[in-house]
Amino acid sequence: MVSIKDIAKQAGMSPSTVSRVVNGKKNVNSAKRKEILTLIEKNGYVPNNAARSMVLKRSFTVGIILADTFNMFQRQLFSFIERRLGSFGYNTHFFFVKFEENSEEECLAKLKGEKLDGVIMIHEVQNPSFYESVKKLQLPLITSTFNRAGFPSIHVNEEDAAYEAVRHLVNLGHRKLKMISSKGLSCGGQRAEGFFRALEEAGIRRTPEEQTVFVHQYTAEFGMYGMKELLLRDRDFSAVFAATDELAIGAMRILKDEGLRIPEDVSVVGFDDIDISSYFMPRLTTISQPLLEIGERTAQILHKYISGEQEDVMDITLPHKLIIRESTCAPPRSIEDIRKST
Amino acid sequence: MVSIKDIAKQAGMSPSTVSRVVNGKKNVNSAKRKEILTLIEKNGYVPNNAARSMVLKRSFTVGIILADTFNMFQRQLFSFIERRLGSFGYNTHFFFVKFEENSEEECLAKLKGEKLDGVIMIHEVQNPSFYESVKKLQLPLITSTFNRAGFPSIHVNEEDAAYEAVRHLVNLGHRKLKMISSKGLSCGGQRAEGFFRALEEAGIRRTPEEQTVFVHQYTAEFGMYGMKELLLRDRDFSAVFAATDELAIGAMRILKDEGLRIPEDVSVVGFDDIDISSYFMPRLTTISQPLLEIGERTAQILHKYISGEQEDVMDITLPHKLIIRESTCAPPRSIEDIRKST
DNA sequence: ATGAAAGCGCTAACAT
DNA sequence: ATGTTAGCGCTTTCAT
Repeated sequence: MVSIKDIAKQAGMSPSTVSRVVNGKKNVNSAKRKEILTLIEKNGYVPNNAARSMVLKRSFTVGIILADTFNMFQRQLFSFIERRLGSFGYNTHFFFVKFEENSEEECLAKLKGEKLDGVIMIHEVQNPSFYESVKKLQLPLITSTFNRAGFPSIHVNEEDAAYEAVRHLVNLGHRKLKMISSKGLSCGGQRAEGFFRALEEAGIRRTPEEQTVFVHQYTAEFGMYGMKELLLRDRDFSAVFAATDELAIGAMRILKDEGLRIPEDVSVVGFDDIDISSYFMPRLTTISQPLLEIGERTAQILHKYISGEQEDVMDITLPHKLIIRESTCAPPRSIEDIRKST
Repeated sequence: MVSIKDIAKQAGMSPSTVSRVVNGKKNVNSAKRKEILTLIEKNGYVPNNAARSMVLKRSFTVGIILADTFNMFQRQLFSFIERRLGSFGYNTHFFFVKFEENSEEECLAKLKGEKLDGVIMIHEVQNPSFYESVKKLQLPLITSTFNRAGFPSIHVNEEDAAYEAVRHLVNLGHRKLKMISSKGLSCGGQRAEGFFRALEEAGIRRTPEEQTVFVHQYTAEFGMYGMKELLLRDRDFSAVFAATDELAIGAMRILKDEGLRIPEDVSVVGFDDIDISSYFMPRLTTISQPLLEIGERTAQILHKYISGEQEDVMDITLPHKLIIRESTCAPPRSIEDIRKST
């Protein structure tokens, strides 16, 4: 591998001069600069990152932590983040935390091993000591699409958004609602809160044991499990709020298999507005998050922290939007309703 | 940040000894080893990767190159690869190549900047000089789910698989078939070949201008475009072969919007068997690739190359499988058919 | 079994 | 404007 010394030797100059050229410093004779540039081109020289990051004590690399089961929403998000980060000159290094016991700690160890400039968390880690450790690392850290007290973060108001989704159902006339959400992750909890708030506001009694089912992952597969469980309890509901679109997709599959029509028999609303949701049959009513903006801001603000332009913890809430499509409509009229209206 | 020197100082020993302990060398007094281990634990010491990779001239990191538009199939694949690589002790560093002009070159530069142990390509790069450059790097490189002459690779037989998918359609009685595929990427081409081979075998004339549409990306969105284009030409077809499931999903959306039923009016078959395909309505008939095995083998074989156990180029073809679900059936009977049968 | 010293490729402070 | 030097954190001879 060709090094800075090789280039210097070929040019008959010192490594410092080459270094100056590589790093675009001003004080270099322009003829020499040109010569060095040609040599670099000719030899295909690229500075060794490891060496550079050793002396600089930074790597121009930011780490992104996310679950290795990341969903399509997160997949889109991190693409946006990565792109923007690239425009600021950062490399991006992904750390996938697995479901296994010690994976979070391993991840932390890896983080430490690299001289990262900053960290973005898209995955919400379970172990609180993780956050403590990161704090000790003195590493700029920002959470995206969820928030954790004490850390900068970019996100929508999860509870309000869920509330709005469920209120849409209530406004349509639904009184018997169910929810599929997830335990453990804070956004699951916040979305559940929104669900209950909408119920309460509508004067519907809160009976979590009947109304909700909690699953372990935000995947279509778990959406299936959730819906099966719900159906096992009873069929006495006309609408379902799923905490993510993936969950909704799995739930709809089961509904369909059980011969229930969507939305005529059961309305379904999701959360996230992943790509596939507008292709699905029926197209899914859902909450859309401003993904691009979340991504951009996340990258931007981390950059500010890294370059020292931003000191205090900033927490940014971006607006969500309810997207009404085909998976929701007024509930089927019950026998009582029909009786009343005649 | 605590370094090996700090640990050495605290232990009252030399950095060499600490290094030996960290790297699990035998020749260390076991009392001292224990003491050092405690110190390491207490201080949360993690070796600096950059420093280590400088002296070792390797990084225990492998790079994975993929398009930043990677689809769900690839997403699953790289998770498997990453996992397996981890079990061999490698870190994984992702390089997303974007659609922009010079992105492939930038990617190459980044590759060079890291001291990677090896490279896995999931994305097929357009520029042939890319492969030349990588060859010059002397870096073990393996391609996964596509293949390129001269490089080791793990993949299914794309052409055979596509042939089988289309033959399924033909066996069902379809004579008027269309295809949505992609130009540029070799698997698009190979899948197209399989399509034509099945047609020819069935004695159906090959008229590419009518029968095929080529799009730029393997996404549902482009599947929509492709189907719109097809429909614009004529409605005289009873089956569509889409080169990926995403394409199929987009295509089905348009079909549905045009009032065509799947599969009663038009049969659709995809390729890849991504998760969502079995949730979709109708469930998609498709070709499944042995994703897990592809991932495992890719990681395993790269590991062999890196550790010098494998020298010559090995090319492994794994078996695919046709999964028949709900999106295909016999074609609607044409007027002539009905006439004949009476 | 252990320590001292050299060196990996680079940058920056300090000469000149 | 340019070269010399030291040193980033680590591993690995080479002594002892």
